[in-house]
Amino acid sequence: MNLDHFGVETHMENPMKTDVPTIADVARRANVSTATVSRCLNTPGIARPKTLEKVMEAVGALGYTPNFGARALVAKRTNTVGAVIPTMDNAIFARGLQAFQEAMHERGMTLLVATSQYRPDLEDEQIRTLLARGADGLLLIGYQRDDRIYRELERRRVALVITWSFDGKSPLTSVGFDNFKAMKTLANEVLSRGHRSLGMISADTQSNDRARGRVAGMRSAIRDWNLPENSLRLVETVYSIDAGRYALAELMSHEPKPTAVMCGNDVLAVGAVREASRMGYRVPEDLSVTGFDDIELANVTDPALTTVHVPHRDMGYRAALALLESIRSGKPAASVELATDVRVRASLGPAPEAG
Amino acid sequence: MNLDHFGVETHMENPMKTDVPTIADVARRANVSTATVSRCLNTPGIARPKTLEKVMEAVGALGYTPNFGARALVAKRTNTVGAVIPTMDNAIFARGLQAFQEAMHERGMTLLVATSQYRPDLEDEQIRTLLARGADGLLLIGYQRDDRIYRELERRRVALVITWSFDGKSPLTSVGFDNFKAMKTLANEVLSRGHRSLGMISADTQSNDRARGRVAGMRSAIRDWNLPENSLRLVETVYSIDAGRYALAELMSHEPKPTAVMCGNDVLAVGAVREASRMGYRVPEDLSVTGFDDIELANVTDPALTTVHVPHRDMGYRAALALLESIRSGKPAASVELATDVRVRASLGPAPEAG
DNA sequence: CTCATTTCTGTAAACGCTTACATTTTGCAT
DNA sequence: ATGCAAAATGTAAGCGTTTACAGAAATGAG
Repeated sequence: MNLDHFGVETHMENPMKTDVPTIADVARRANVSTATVSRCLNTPGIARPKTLEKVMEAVGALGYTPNFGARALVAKRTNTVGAVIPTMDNAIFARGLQAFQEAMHERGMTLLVATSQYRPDLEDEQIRTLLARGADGLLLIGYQRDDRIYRELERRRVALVITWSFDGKSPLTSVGFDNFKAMKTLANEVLSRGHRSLGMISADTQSNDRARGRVAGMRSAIRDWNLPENSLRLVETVYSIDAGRYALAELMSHEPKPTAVMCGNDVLAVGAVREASRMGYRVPEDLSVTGFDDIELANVTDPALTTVHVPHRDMGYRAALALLESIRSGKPAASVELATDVRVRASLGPAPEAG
Repeated sequence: MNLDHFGVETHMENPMKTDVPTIADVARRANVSTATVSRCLNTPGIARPKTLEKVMEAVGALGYTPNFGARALVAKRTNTVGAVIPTMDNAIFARGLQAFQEAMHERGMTLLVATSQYRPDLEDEQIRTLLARGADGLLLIGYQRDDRIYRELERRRVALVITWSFDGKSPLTSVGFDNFKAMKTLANEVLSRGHRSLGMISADTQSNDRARGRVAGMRSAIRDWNLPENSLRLVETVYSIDAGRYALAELMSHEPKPTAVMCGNDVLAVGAVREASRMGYRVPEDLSVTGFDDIELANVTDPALTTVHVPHRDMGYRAALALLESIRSGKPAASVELATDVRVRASLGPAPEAG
């Protein structure tokens, strides 16, 4: 029977409707306008208790959650921050990111994660992706990247914090440490033990400014000790245990053999120590090895690694605070230089007697 | 001079305008409609070459990127997936997530990350956050969580994949392994070496179904060998090296002392081994210790850890594929059970002679 | 060259929310 | 009771896309 010509209202809510409710559904059920619902949800203490109650009942009953896209569209904010790190495979980044995420979550922000595998082109792409996803702010590792990226960030008014590196002269917000200084301090520790023929296993210095800083710190220490340039032999490779092994083998295959090998990070150092043992060198009696980062691994290997302790959790946490501050204020936040310190452990010993 | 009453058009594009361009700006510059711009960008091969060129020129010149919120609003998709893992501090999750992220990125999806610190209430909250953030799909660890969450996921039509656990009977999509079976296999390996008094250091079994599965596997093996229930002493704790140390000390403080201690993961095992050494027990001569996961740590410690190898990267990668498939089809994808295998290394030896 | 197709392009209506502005209600002093 | 300011709520206009649908241009056959 068609009731239309009786003027009977045949419209009704479809009870089978499985779609998620909108603010209009809530408003209808609570007998208020959508504006009121929005206000109840966003501006505490603006609605009358009775109204608030009605609205909340409806929200609860319907299981309403604001639509993210709509909200982002009008608010021009997503409450989302992005982080582009080289890789989560390295514990140091994973831990820093963990702390960063915790801090962000405590403050109502959600984290987008992308990894660059240490490749500048990929980093570029990942940054653009996160921007396109509407990140309000970005955490990036190190300073080195195309200028166009910095310009784009500025144009879009996206907040930025740099970590794992600190440059007092840069206007960019950074929460990090001085790679040059850190490695130089460690190098001095090594040189003070009589080592005069050194090897270094580093990540690619061309694309990685942290690695570059560390190598520079090393060279600076060598100059300070008035040693010739060629007392340091440098091998560049990727960050992995196996890469550390090969690099060590390479270093030991040339004369004069180094008496100490300093590695760009702990992962390489672990590989170096193991290969040294395999080749019959005792660590540290025949050969000293050092790392960088002080991840768990450093303390667990035998011998324990002498390394530079980096406060990765603290760095992640404070980077989050700085980024939030920058998002809030719309301006760069104050930079923070974190201290690192050398942890001398069994893998570093005095230089063996010559001959 | 006011030109208005001359009818002179004084309107002009403000070259100082720092705001990001919209699709309307692109359309204006290319002399086409916004619809055409949208089509050029989204439907390849639909526009005439000449039109496409004009549009692309404008896009390039203006540096246009589609607004994420607007797009999500109308498309009802965000091309974003969420992952809620216990913590990135544990290398196994970090690595699985890394592989997951790589696979997602290759397919144009971006990753939201949240961590639950092994706390069900926090996991709950994090899941809701990611849903509110518009994730198209979710990666979760293990099956155990409030039923309301599963219902909510269904209602919102959010795809789901469970990892780190596999239950052939569950209708949920899972890419994981059988914790029960894996631990049982390892336990058999231990028991076959003559150990009859066992200790186990596990994560909290009440909130963690993977831990529960592993303990159950252990008990099942013990039953199969016709040993009494009390040949196993269980200590539950959190996952950390120090927790492993304390737990081991606890286990060794009761008679009969275990001759083998099996740990819920490698991190605990590392702690256990170190504490055992500190207490003067030789591993494996006096005490055998096993881990679970086979992270890098397991191979680097001395003695190397006997453990269960879990293909974490493969798991992450294939979980990504399954999740994408589920998002694409709107239905659960096929589950995948991954094989684990026992890696016998130096930390496991025969039971010491009695007395 | 014309007309019927086919192929492109434009118009305008959603999408679900927030918020300026208009309107109603409330509370309070008279 | 009455009037008025203050507080609460409603109305409706965007926000920047995508996409039916309609309309224009290009193509090809006769």
